[in-house]
Amino acid sequence: MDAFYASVEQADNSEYQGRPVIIGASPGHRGVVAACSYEARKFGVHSAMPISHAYSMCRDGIYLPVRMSRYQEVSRQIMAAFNDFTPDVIQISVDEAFLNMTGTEKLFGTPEETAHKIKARIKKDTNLNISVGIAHNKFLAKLASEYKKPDGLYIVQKGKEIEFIDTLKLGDLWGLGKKTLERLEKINITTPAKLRNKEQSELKDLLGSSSGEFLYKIVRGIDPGMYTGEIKNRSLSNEITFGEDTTDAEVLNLTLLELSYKVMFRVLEDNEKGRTVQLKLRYSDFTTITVRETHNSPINSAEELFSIANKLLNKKWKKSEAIRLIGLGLSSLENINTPGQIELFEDNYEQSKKVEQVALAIRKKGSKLTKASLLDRNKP
DNA sequence: TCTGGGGTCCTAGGACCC
DNA sequence: TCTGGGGTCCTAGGACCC
Repeated sequence: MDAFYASVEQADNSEYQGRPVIIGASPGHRGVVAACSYEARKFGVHSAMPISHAYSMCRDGIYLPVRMSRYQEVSRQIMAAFNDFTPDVIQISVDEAFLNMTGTEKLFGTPEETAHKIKARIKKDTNLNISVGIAHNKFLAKLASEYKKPDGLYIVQKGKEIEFIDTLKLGDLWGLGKKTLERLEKINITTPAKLRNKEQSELKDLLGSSSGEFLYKIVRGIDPGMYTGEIKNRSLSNEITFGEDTTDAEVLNLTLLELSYKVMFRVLEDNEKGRTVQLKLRYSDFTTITVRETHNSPINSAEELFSIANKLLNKKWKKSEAIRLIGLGLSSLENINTPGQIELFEDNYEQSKKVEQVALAIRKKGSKLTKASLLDRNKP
């Protein structure tokens, strides 16, 4: 999808059409741009930019919060449409998917004709533009989809892979980020062609075995194995950046309690369980640390998660250090029905677990049931 | 311009085991 | 007394992506 969040807002609100729309934090607050319309890009605004910077360049922009549930709704609509073209759809984010169109020529025509049909269908269903990339592997298709944005269509013909890659900048290659770019530049590798001159062993020595092999392959148009394995949840987390840095232990504790419930409820809703708890702290100077603790048996109540998180906080946090961000996550996730190690000791959280299950069931029916200590004290 | 939130995968070292 | 070879799991941090 092109400028997905911004395009959805423009499709939903006709008065936003043709205007610079910027989705993310609101100006004056901490945060960044999550997405912006092409009109906003003309001002120099782009995603991941601090919102304050965006505001300084684009005062008359329309600044909107992220409405993730709405974007997910539209996303489901789009994915459903894709499924009418092929059963082999791999969704890789809220606004991207790979469609394996092998063997559909008799149904839909040439690849180009098929692409036009898919674009027209999404336009009809959602009034949104999509960009399509066609190639013989996923990696090249992904690059091709970026090539002619917005409302793009590009086909990498068989035999023309290297030629195509050489029209790109090194940084356009998916998986090649800022740090790697810097390291490559130091040894005078500034283009895909120069990168192709390096032996695989040289790249492995420079960047590690995995990254070396990855770069060696992609610059030759060989798929590095994108999304070949099964896609499943490996971790789940929530985090929050405070409006102002804090040293207030009570604020940190209450936030951690809130995060514990958020994370635990999400895990339970996904029918999963996790054994590894991770606490994340970001200090005023932006240094970020994490602490993890893996248990033998899964954490299965928010109260238990909170008590572990609290212990980790006390272990790492020096009271004088102001905290900018606090985050909590669960990993080593697996299906809740996966048989685990038999509990040797009685679970201390049996009681709170039952209460939480009831609370979760009630919340699923639309209630805002929450812990008293998490109530907003400024509201009646 | 002061830097969100949610993820995945990889690396290097350590503890521990046979 | 100096010390092999193979393995698993865990931790902390880092690069990257949307």
